[in-house]
Amino acid sequence: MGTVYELDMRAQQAFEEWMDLPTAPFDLRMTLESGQVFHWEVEREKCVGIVEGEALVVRYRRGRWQVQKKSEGLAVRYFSLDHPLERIWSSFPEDRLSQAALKSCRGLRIIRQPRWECLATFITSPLKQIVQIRKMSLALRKKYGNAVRGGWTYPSPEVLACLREEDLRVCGLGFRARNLLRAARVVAAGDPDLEGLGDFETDRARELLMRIPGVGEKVANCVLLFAYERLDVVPVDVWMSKVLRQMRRGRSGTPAQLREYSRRHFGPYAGYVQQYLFHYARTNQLSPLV
DNA sequence: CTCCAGGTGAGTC
DNA sequence: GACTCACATGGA
Repeated sequence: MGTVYELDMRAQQAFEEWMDLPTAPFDLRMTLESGQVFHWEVEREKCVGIVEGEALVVRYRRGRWQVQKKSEGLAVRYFSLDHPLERIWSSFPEDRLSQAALKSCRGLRIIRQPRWECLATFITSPLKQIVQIRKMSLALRKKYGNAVRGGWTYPSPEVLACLREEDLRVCGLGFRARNLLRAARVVAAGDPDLEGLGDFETDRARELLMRIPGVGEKVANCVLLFAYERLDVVPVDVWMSKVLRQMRRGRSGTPAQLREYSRRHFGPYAGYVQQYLFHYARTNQLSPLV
């Protein structure tokens, strides 16, 4: 009782060695609040997320983001600190809107998310605001995930597959409960195998993803971009529709036309261009532009 | 009160 | 392909 050898985990953490994350530029808060991931607790000087079953704590000290030494490799990979941001930026199109988005979002990175939790949360996303998606994710994790120090894991497809639709509805999912449940069941059955999907060409992977209940073109594209590192993929939601209409001088278009337009204009890192435009449009309400 | 939110799926032409 | 409609819930 109370000897130095019986320190609790919190005290032990204080003795851990912390290191600066190596790669700048990196804007952690913007990255976590840009609508690509919904499971993080974001504060001014500390962010906590559950990654690979335990808490990844990132703290701000002396102008740098730091993680515990043991988590460095994980953090570098999870936050995509190896993405060549300077090269990505230089590939952005020259139009006024793309350049404005670039100027206002420097440091935003597209992270590497686990396949299932990315897929599952975007299945819950239709007709919901980002703040609501976060709340549904939190409710699902609290109720059906594993409690770990610092939070809750995202419930596995196997766990969700055993529940009833009503069990998901109480987490605020509404009509999305049916889709998430059915998706959990097909994924738990291994059809498709989410890990194996990473070996397919993007078009084939999208085709297979879209067979999952609740996954249309937009959700599939989000999953390809955020969980399969397909950085050329462009999800088009209501915000991107507004952006594209403006870029096309007021012409709205069919999904096929918007696909073709972004393929032609956004370059090899089209998904990055999209994410910067999305976040810029959302945080600026597109107000000086509409 | 009305309007809208990181859409999808079914039905129709 | 393109268009229309219903779909739950909560915040502005």
